[in-house]
Amino acid sequence: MADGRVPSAQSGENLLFLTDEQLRQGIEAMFFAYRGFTADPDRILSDMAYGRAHHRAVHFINRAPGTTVNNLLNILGVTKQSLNRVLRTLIEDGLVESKVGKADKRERHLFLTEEGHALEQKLSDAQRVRMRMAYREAGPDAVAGFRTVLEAMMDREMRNAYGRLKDSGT
Amino acid sequence: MADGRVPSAQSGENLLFLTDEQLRQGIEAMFFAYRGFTADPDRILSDMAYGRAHHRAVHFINRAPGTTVNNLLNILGVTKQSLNRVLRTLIEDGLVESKVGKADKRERHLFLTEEGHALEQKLSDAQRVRMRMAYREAGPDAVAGFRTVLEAMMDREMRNAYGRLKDSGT
DNA sequence: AGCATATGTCAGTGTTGTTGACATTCCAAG
DNA sequence: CTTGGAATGTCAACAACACTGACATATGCT
Repeated sequence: MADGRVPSAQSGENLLFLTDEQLRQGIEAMFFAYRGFTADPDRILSDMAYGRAHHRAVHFINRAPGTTVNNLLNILGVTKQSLNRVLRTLIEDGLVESKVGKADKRERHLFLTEEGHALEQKLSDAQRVRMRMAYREAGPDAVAGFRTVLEAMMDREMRNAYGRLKDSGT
Repeated sequence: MADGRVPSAQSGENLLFLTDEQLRQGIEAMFFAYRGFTADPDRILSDMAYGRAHHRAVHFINRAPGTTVNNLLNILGVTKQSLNRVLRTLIEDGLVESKVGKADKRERHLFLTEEGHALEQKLSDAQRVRMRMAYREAGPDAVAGFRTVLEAMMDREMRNAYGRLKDSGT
């Protein structure tokens, strides 16, 4: 257990003998890959006064236009105060529009402005370029496996949120 | 381009027609999965006075005992000031030991103490549990694909660093 | 001796997370 | 209808952790 080696780890057909070492490699792969994954948008954002949090907000508002603050909160998994700071600057800068709800006036429905869409496009273009290259390099089967493992790695609530978004986009 | 739909996306054999929508789903999967990936250690760390940065340092020192500060700097991709803050607290708290290099006395070689190992074990255990479940749920083929895509997503330097670590562990 | 390298430190700043307090709005029980 | 609780969103203050820039120290190399 200390070393992570398993005496005789034959690669069974459906049984998975997973050594600590194999899992550790997966952990490190996640770490390094996520760094690459965020590197391109981060570069773009650092030139502006924005950060990764702004990116996330813009992404999901674009993805689900008219979503409420509370909704966004649940998806992003941060406190409303944290999100609010980000949202405020985005609204002040004219990238996001906040409309008071018609049915429930407590709610604010969020939309991207023209300018907001432009930023979203710019950021996600950068991210998609890398994603596309990785997908092409790895091939379709690998991509399917990639997605399967990622889904299995999510918390349950997030798996649900992800599923809803996925379906809405089709 | 605006909508991300591709006119006739037949699934060719080796050609990959990737719609923006497919890529976007991959992006979101990465986001949600990474949150799950870090959730368990984060919970443990927040009870102590440590954060994710400490986890990373402890992980890689455990992985490559005797590594130098500079080495760690390159792997973690942060500034020395940032790393130093973390390292200082870890050394003060007796989790990490810093030994002056024998060949080159400018270098400091980093090791985990008994106590440091204990924390590393605790953190990576939590992370491996989730990883193991995800791997089991997804199956061996999916895991292989997962790793392939992640590697393709890394920056080149990181791919090299990852490769070296991977080999050293076998 | 003189320059480069490796490390550590101090000071300042920015993003992003947190908690606490509070205003507004809705809804349902009395 | 009023009142109190729940839901929603905002403001303020603080902590973690990244960054830059400047500088000190010790060492290695030519």
